[in-house]
Amino acid sequence: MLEKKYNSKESEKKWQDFWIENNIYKFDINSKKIYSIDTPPPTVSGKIHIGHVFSYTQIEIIARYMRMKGYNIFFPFGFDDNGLPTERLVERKIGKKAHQISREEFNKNCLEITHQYEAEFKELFKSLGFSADWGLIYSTISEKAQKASQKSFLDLYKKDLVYNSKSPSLWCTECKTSIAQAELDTKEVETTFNYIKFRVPELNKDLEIATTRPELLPGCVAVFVNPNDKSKSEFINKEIEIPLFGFKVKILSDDKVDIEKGTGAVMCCTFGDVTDVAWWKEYKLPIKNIIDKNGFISEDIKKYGGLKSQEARKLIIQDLKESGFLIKQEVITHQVGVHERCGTPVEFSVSKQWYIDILNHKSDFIEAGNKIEWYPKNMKARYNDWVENLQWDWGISRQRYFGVPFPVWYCEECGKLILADEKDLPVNPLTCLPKKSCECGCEKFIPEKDVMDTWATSSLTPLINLNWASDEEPENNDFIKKMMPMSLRPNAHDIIRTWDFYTIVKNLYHTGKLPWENIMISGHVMAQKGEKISKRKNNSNMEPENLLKNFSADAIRYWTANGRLGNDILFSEEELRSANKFINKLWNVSKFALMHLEDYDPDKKPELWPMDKYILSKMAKMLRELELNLDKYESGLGLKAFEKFFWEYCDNYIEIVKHRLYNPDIFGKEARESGQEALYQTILQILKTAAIYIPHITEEIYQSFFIKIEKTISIHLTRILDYLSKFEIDESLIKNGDMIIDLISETRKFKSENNISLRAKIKTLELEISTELSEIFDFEKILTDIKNTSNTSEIKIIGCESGYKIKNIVLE
RNA sequence: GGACGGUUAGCUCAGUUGGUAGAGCAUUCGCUUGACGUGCGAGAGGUCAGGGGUUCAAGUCCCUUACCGUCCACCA
Repeated sequence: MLEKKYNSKESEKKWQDFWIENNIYKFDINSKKIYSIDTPPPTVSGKIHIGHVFSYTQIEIIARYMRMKGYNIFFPFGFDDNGLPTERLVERKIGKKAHQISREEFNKNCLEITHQYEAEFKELFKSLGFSADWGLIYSTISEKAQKASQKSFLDLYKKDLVYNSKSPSLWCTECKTSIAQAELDTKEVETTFNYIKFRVPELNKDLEIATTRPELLPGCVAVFVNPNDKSKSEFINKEIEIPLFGFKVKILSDDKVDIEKGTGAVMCCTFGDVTDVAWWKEYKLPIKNIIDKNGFISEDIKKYGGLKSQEARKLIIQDLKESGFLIKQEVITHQVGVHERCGTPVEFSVSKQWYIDILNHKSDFIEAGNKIEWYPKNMKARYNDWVENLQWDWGISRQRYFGVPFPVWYCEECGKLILADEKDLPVNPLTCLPKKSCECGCEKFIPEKDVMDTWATSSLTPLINLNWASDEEPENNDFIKKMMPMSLRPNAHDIIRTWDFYTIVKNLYHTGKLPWENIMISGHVMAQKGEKISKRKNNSNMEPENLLKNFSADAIRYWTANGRLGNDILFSEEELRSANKFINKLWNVSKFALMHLEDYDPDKKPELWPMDKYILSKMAKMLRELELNLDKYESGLGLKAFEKFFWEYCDNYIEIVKHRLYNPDIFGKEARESGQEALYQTILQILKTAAIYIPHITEEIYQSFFIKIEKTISIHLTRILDYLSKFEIDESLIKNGDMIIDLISETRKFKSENNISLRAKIKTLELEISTELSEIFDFEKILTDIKNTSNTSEIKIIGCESGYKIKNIVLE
């Protein structure tokens, strides 16, 4: 028997512990059917928010579904705990910037703080009923991940797919590191477009140039006009004088110049933007580094050196104005590339960086994308879009501290690059030396100080988790042979261009294989329409910890399961309440069922009454629909089908079977046994189905009764679709049953319209029913059910041509 | 500027291959029915963004316009 009220707080904790103690979600490599999930490791950069709960629960529901379909699930959980986001968290926490303390001290802080956060993350996901195998937990700063990252680097080096080069790279002056194209965000900023007069002495004329960045004037290395711009053709190849600074550069022509934009003449500085970089390369222009790595104008620029670039801009504009060079200013808003981690506009900096060659293999990546099944389909377009528009190789070195080191030294004498030995990995070149001296005989080495970007590691999650970097040769590594490609990569749409893309790159380069067969892309949770969840705004009612105080994990999960794959949804507390309603209803209907199943005998196979057969068949139909949707990872659509069935079941079927369950003395023992059989099968199946969405309450009910008969230790190890081999979908049975339900509904409608109680007795119910219908199946039993559900004393049947109709209702 | 979504009831959203518009919430009326008042029953509420086309038939397919969103490009 179940308690009158369900106590979620007590129950949820109890079953979470039970699952762990009994290894319910343990992965077994020897299973015949394995379903593997490449779980996204949340970035350890702050608190878990509702968006994580949303997308991770969608993943988790799929894991449960696949498990109950009979797969053993490889479902590791991980943390992305190295790299810039983590460093920024730690800097906030300790109140110091990384460069202000020693590297050792800073890294120690990082490890401590990330461990605290990870423990919290793990607790939170556990308390949401996550069915990950917690024995498979991984972290991107772990030794195993470091080893994989370094092995990846060595392998790429061997394959000539990674190189270092001293060239302009995207640079963040706030984080003081280079960054990759994928880490750019755009921000709209208001600025002035400054029209400046440049002197061309040879022609004794002025050329006007418009720029938003006059502080780059001292870095000007050329001026460009469009070759087709007739008004400016006389300027081509002439020398032009830079205002305020007096030095001269050449005027060149290039069709990248937009005649319509500004004045149609552009100054090229090293470096203001991507075009500058392209021109610098193409025309072999010199480099004048104006902005240093901290965002200051370099010291050797007279007057402006040492100023922050913004201050220099102001001062230069003022000076231009005073010297008569500034013709006019326009206020414009434009999009500026900023670093996604800190919002600082990016600069370009010439420095030595490591790159992975991706531009030469774009078509391989597109082809790989085509071989993976994308859910929803249209998300593949984002991937293709990104790959096709790549402009830079993948920069992986960062001038930071807490990350995986490059396993590399340079010979102090000849500068030769020395790689670590694979068997020594992971190594930290800062604290150890190469095992042999350099070919030139020198024994002194300069370690590579840079660390790898976190994506260089997280792009290896399949390889990390499949033990690619173990000492075994890949050919002998059964694990990787059996598990690659993994079944599923799940993540939200914002990291298609990073995590998904980079993982495909790495996997192809290292193994020649696809990392996974399927990819499911979930959406985001929005605070309001069009408003992302943001830490700055007060969204504390949405913080998972607070939600868990006010709602059960099951309710939160139930809400999360709604929504279509790939679509953003709005946070809504009302819908959480409606989840509670469902859970409450499930408890109550189970309570009712268990009350009537105390003497249920599973071995007795009673002759089933028509409406009992009907509900069993209807259930099968719903299950097929559920399967169809969940196989496409559409947990929300699956839930919808289930929900519809469930409420109809409670409101109609239970009302029909009730009288037979309560009154075997009137309707016979067989009538009750038939009802019990249907009740047992349907409630059990309802629980199994609901179990993938709301695992706690379903386990509670299962354990309190069904386990005695079913024997399986946990409902989560039972099979969800076995039902379909026992009960068929009989369309005509369903159609006729639906008609009977309609008919009973009409008697309710009659009572409701007459404002009388539903229990009110009907003296006579006159029904027109076609002979065709009345002969279909066991009609006497149907009449008994109709009569007792509508509380009718007598039914009069009148034959008719087709269908059915209520002719008359006579109340007592 | 490009790509991809979206526009359906007051609100949030479903609508599979074209065949009489659906759910939840909110609202109105009624019902203390032996699981449940966190309940039950009934009702009201929609030119499916606008326009055009294909078709016997279009929310659904095609074209087009407008607006919203996301990602990307545009930083002179």
